[in-house]
Parts: sequence; structure tokens; C-alpha cells
Amino acid sequence: MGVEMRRREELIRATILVIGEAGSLDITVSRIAKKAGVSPALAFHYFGDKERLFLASMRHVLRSYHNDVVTALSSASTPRERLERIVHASFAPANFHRGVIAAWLNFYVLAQSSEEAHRLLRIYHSRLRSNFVHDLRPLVGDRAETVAGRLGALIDGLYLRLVLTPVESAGETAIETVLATLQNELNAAS
Amino acid sequence: MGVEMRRREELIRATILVIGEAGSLDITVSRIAKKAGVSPALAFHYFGDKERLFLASMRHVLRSYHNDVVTALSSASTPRERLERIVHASFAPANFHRGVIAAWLNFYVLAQSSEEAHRLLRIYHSRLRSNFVHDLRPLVGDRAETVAGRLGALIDGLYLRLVLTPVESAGETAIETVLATLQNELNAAS
DNA sequence: GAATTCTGATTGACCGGTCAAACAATGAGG
DNA sequence: CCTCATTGTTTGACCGGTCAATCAGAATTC
Repeated sequence: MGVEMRRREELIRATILVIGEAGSLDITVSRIAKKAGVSPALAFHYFGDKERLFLASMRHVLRSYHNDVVTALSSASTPRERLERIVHASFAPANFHRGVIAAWLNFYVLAQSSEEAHRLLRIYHSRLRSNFVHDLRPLVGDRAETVAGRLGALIDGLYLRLVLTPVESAGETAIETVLATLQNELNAAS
Repeated sequence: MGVEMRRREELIRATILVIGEAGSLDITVSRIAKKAGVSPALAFHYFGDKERLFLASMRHVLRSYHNDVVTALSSASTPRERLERIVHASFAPANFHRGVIAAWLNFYVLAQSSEEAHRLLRIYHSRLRSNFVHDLRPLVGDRAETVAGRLGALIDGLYLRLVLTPVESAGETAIETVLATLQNELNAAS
């Protein structure tokens, strides 16, 4: 039983790596399988088709990010502190590997033609939004929705630009940017 | 001589349309040619290969955006007014068609594997940045660079989310968002 | 009739997906 | 212990289809 799981994880890991190398979804299942040390047929056996393999990989990324956020929030008390934790988690090192960023970008592309990808992406958006809103409410009142939307867009935009400049310190800079914008919004609300 | 130009423009227009329909670059030259009312071979004759056709289309989009900005700036006087014009131009209706947005998104994807796409994208980034910096300098002094980066990332992020929710009024909302963020930054600087 | 514009036909390579069968692990019956 | 059957795991070989790119030459223009 454990064999199947190990193979699935191996293939998912390989998928992210190969997407990082290619920068796009224009990759072959053979290449992924080779990186996973397995025959292409096995990938089809476990995942059905190429799209499902990619979606499984993306679900893995999403779950990982979600866990980071939950963990970060568990030890925070004040709304302000919780907001900062969310921002930090959003730019955690685990999300900063080439493959993960490239996968995100291509996830947006796929969301335009795949119903399932679209669904998953909306879940991510609404989770992020609701996390923000929950802790913004006590600080900015009914502007919480608006501010949450802005911060979410800013985070996505910063990631988008990261695709081009994979600098090591970019994570810290991005965090500062979002936190400064948050601070501006808090000032504006008072 | 005018024939070649007309065909090129027709093919570029068709390329943007087809990208909009598919949401990705995973499209065939045949499909583009058919939409342009021309044989696939002609597309190869004029553009050499598929990538060059797409890059030409993207150059067209970039040039069009640049013209919008220049026009908008020509009739603005104060720095504040100029900044607002840039933001408005960035969300001008011409950029709001499905195809253009999808092309932008896939442009980022291609920039990871195509040197030329990467180059073009950097040009766009540095132009936008320098436009912003020029008019931010008198308003926020040496924070101009930082603020310009933030606004640029925010614009890109808003576009990214537009891919998912092609609402008509999204343009107005996006403009308000960026202008509000700008206002916050101006307040913070004083 | 020369130059330009354009196409139909073709090709050669590649790739997603299938399938039948080999191989390994487990365990029940003797 | 040793069959032997059952189930899960894995692969090599293969196929149908697609598509970018080519090319020789037809149509059109000047």
C-alpha cells in the first residue's frame, strides 16, 4: 500500500521539478517519469492523464501552503500579528523554488481552460481573502474586504515579478512591501 | 508592399484572438491562419516560426500600450496628474480584451524559456518603472523607486486576477485600487 | 515576364495514451 | 518449508493522431 503513495509523491515531486526546468506545461510525461526514475506508463497508471498529474501536483503545493498558514496562525494572538504571519507564510522559503513559482504561473494559465484548475484557484483566493478579512475587520472595519483584495493582488503581483528575477533576498523584500502597504492601509483607516 | 503589412497585422490580430480563445500558447498555426483567412504556410513565410509570430504579437501589444501612455501623458501637467494618467492608461479598455490579457499571462510564461521574451518583458518593466519614478520623485523623494515597484507589482497582480473574473467593471475597480494605494503612499511620505 | 504573394501537399518527428504481459509480494493450503 | 494462486506493481512495445515546418509551384500583381 505504501508503494503507491511513494510513487505518487515521487511523480508529483518530479512534475514540479520539470515544470521549473521548462518554465511551462509544455513538457512530456516521459520527462517527468524519467526524473522520477519510473516508466511513463506508470504515471498514466496512477494519475490517468497528464492534466490530472499536474492538478495533483498543484493540490500538493496548495495544501503545503495552507499548512504553513495554519501553523503560523496557531501561535499568533493579536489581529495585527496574525496578518503579519499570513504574509510571512505566503513568502516562505518552501514556495520559493523555481518549480513552485513556475507551477503557480502555469496554474493561472490552465485555469482559463480547465474547470478543475479554475475551481482550485478560486478556493485559494477565497481562503486567502477570508483569512485576511477575519483579522482586518477589527482593524479597518468595513474596509476589510477592499483591503484584503488589495493585499491579495499585491502578493500575486510580487510573485509574478519573481518569475523574472529569482533573487535570493526577494522573499524578504516582498514581505516588507506587503507589510508596508498593510501599514499604509491601517493608517488610512484611522 | 502594403499587402505584406496588412497580412502581418491580420495574422497578429488573429494570434491574439486565438490565444484569448485557448487561454494558452498551446495553439496551432493552422488555427491562427484560418482565423486570419490565410494558409498556414503564409504565416511561416512572414514570421519564420511560431514563437516569432507570438513575439511580434506581443510587441504589438506593448507598442500599443506605450502609445496610450505617451498620449495620456502629453496633456498632463502636474506630477500627480501624470501618475493618474499612467494608471488609467494601464487599464485602458484596449488592454481589456480576453486575448490581450491571456497573451500577457503567457508572455510571462514564455519569458522563462525565451531570451527574447525575457528581454521584451524587462523593457516593459523598466519603462513603467521609470515613468512612475519620474513623477513620484517630486512627491515622495527618494522613496520613488520603492513606491514605483509596489505600484507596478500591484498593477500586474490585478491583471493576473482579472484572468479569472472577466467582469466588465473590473477596469474601474482596478484603477481605484491603484490610485488609493498611491494616495496612501503619498500620505505616508508627508 | 519578373517579382511578389500565396497555397496544397507532404513529411518527419514527437507525444499522449493503451495494452498485454512480466514481475514482485502476500498469503492460504498442504 | 514449499507450492501455487491472487493481487498489486511495473514496463516495453506500440498506435493514432497532431503539428511545426518545408517546398515546389500556382495565382496575382506590376
